[in-house]
This record gives sequence, C-alpha cells and structure tokens, in this order.
Amino acid sequence: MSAVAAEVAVRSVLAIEDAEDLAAIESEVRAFAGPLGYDRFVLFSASAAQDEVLQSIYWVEGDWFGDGESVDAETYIRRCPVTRHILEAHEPFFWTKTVGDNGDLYRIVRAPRGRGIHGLQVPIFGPLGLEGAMSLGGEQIDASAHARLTLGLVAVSAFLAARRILEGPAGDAAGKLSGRERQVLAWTAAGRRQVEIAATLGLSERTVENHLRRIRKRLGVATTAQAIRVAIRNGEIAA
Amino acid sequence: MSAVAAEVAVRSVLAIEDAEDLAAIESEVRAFAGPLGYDRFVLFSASAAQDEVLQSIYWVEGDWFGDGESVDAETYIRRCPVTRHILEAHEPFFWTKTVGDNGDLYRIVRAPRGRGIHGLQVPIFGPLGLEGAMSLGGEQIDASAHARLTLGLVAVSAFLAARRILEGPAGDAAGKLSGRERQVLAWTAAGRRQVEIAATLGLSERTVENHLRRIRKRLGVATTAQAIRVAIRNGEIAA
DNA sequence: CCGACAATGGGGGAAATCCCTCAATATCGC
DNA sequence: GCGATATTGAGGGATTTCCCCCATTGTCGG
Repeated sequence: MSAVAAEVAVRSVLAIEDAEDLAAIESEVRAFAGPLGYDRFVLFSASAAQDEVLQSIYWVEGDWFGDGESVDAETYIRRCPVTRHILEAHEPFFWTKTVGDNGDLYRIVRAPRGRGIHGLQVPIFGPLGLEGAMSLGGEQIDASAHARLTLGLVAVSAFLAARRILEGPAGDAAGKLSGRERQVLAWTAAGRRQVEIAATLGLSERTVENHLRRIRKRLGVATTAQAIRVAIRNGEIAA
Repeated sequence: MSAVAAEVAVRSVLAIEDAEDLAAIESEVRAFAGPLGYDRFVLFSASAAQDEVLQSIYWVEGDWFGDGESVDAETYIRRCPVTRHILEAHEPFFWTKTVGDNGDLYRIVRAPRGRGIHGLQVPIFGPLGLEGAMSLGGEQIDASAHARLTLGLVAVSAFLAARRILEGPAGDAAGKLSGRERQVLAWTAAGRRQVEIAATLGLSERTVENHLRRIRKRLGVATTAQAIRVAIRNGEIAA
C-alpha cells in the first residue's frame, strides 16, 4: 500500500491546494487518511504567543472521546489535552490514549499500538512560529514513518488551504502600524536608542520619540518593552 | 517519472532521518534531486531575528553563479540575493535568474523556464519562526508542483537532520537566564514598570533594576527593549 | 476643497531607566 | 568547607525615556 500512498498523498495535496471550500479539503483528507485507519479529524489555528493557544477551529469531526458521539469545537477545546503538547512539539508526533483509573491518560509515543484511540498530531509552523495544527485519530491506525510523512504533508496543506479560505485572502493584523513606525520599532527592538535611530533614519530625536509614543498608543501598551512583545506577537516586527 | 518520485521522496526522507553524518544526507539529496535536474545545493540555518539573516551554512555545493566555479560559503552569503526573499516567504517558491544589462536579476516566479539558472527555495519554520532554508538550483529543472512538494519534503528533513548532526543533540540557548530573571523579564514584557514589578514580586525597586541589568548583560544586549526581543527569540519568555 | 492621517519637529519638565560599585545571604556541587 | 552562582539590596549620579502641549508639511479619498 505504501508504495502507492506517497503518490496519492501528493495528488491529495495538489487537490487541496486548489480547493475552493472547506468541504473539498475535508473530503480529500478523508479519502487519503481513511484507508490508513484515521476517522477523527481536527484542524485549527493556534499560536504559542496567545494566552489561549487555540485560536479558531476550522474543522472537527469524529468520535474523539470514544463515547460514540461527535464532538463540537468547544468540547474539543475543553477536553483534549493533546493540544497542549503542541507548544513543545517541533515535528509531527504520534500519541495514544489509555484509559486509566483516574481518567484518561494521553501520552506521546513512538508508535501507538493496541486498544484505544491513537492519533497523529501535526504542528504547522510559519514565520511567526506555531500557526496551527492538525490532529488525526482512529482506533486502528497506520502509525508507520511512512504514514507520518505523508499525513504530515497532507495536514500542512489542509491547514494552509483552510486558512486561506476561512481567514480571507490576506487581511490580518499586521497593519496597525505605519511603515515608519514599524521601522522605528524594529530598530528599537534591535537595541538602538532614540538618538541612534534618529541618526540612522535621518530624523530628529524628537520625531523618533513621537513615533514611539504613537506606537505605544496604537498598540495600547504602557511601555516600549511591552510594545516590542505585542508587535512581535502581531507580526509587525520579526522576533 | 513523477508516479515514482513521490515514493522515492518518502524513502529519501526516511533515509535522511536516519543519517549519521552530513555526507549521507548530501548523497540522499543528490540522488533524489539530481534526476529532477538540480545540481546546486545550499543548506543553511537562518533567523528572521538576527541582523545577519544567515546564521551558518551546513552545505553548499555546485556552480551557483554560472561562472563554472564551485562556491564557498562566504561567497554565497555575499552574492546570493535569493536568500533575502526568505524573510517574506511563507512556503517554498521557485526563482529564476536572468542576466540583464545591469548585473544579475533574481525573480520569484511560478514556474521557471528557458535559459539560465533556476531554483527552488524551501524555507523551514519551527516554533521560533524561520529557522533555516534549503536552496536547490539547476539549469534544466523540473519545476512542477509535484517536484515542489517532494523536494520540499526532502529539503525539510535534510535541514532537520543536518542541524541535529551539526549543532549537537539539544544544547541550545534556552537556559541563559535564571528563574527570577526570566520572571522579571516576563513582567517587563507584560508592560510593568520596575516599581510595579517590585511590588508584585515583593522586591525592592533596586533589585528589579539589578536583575534587569544582569539580564541585559547575560543576553549581550544594550537595552531592555532589545532584551525582550532576544528573550522571545531564545524562547526564554513567550511572545 | 477639506477632513483624516502620516510624517516631521519643538519646548519644558517629570519620571524612569541605566550605570558604576559594593555587600549580605543562601544554595548547590565538589 | 569552599568556590560559583542566585537572590537580595543600597548609594549616587548620568542618561534616557516619557508625557503634556503645539505646529507644519504632504498625501489621499470623498
């Protein structure tokens, strides 16, 4: 099977990249992951920066908690502890759920086997760090390295396509500051003082100061140090 | 060819993941990318945060500038303008070099064709944002979406494996600050002033100030604003 | 043309940070 | 126990940032 699966994965990705609605993405993922034993899916955007890791759920489907019921987004957020691991994850990982005496126990494993719900969690990174993740789960899953790779490929493209469709073409938060302001803040984050920045950009010290004040006001923060953090978080300047 | 290539890519990735030295990675990449027309390679770690984007080159090979000579790392850094585009890139992209009147012109294109050197640039992201990239180039390259996907897969695994081998198992910079220092810096990043932090943590204003000075010294930065950036970048505090 | 806003700059003064040095505990590894 | 390091705190002064006000120029959309 695996000799074919790689090619199928590539075809799925290409189809997903061209998808024009979420349903198309979903059916592609189902068609690819189904034969590998996966029948539960979650796709969401995330951020390591926010207080709430989980930002918005694009797609949730299947009997995630083994109680025979489908799960809605809120429930998933509240109950699934797997998502917490994505903050430390650097690449896709398999997990398994074992039912113990004191509730469910989720563990990260090399290759899940046996009874219970297992799954693959695929973190998705971008210029800002963690940007989202896809979880795939099932009871009898193909947990080979081959499956990890191909599912990872499909999951990443599914996330990117879903975000493209659901979050609009481009309009995000990276536009609160004007160009000059971003520039001044970038130099500030680089360790330059107001006088130095003024010299670098050919401005008066006063202007740099005024820019910084306006930046603080715009970002709604009290100090320049905090402005750096918020700007990084918003993608205004690079970390 | 492509029906086979996807499977070959997966096998290459699995081999690369198990590689124990750089040479093994290189030969895997060559074996996979060669038949697609790529015979120039660069693999390097990067950071959108550094003043110097390029941090260290793991591997450079081939006649990158079309002058019949192999290129060493320093030359590549100085001369290749393609790397500058990775700061804005969100996914792998093709580029092409056209020789114009006033020097070489590098452009990002959908699918490079015709005479000249073309290539694929694959940015690699991680929890901290941009962490590295791989460039593959050649004169007669397969620039299909299929090649983009499979080469991307191979490039990412090559980068991760090379970093694992060359930068040691784990020892990175996420432990330069003491617990208290991290705490103080976190509150600073949250917009609190020294007095406020002192009150919150039950310290004297002097102590907070001393902590901040030591933080700056340790991180090797000039201002607290810069310390915030560097600390976020190093994973000391959350963005 | 006129309001909105980016970008520039200034005066004056209050507040905060930064820099140097020095010193006392406390803890941990060897 | 002894050195290294974390954590705490201080004196005193030099810089720097921050905050309130204000004004000018230019650009852009309605």
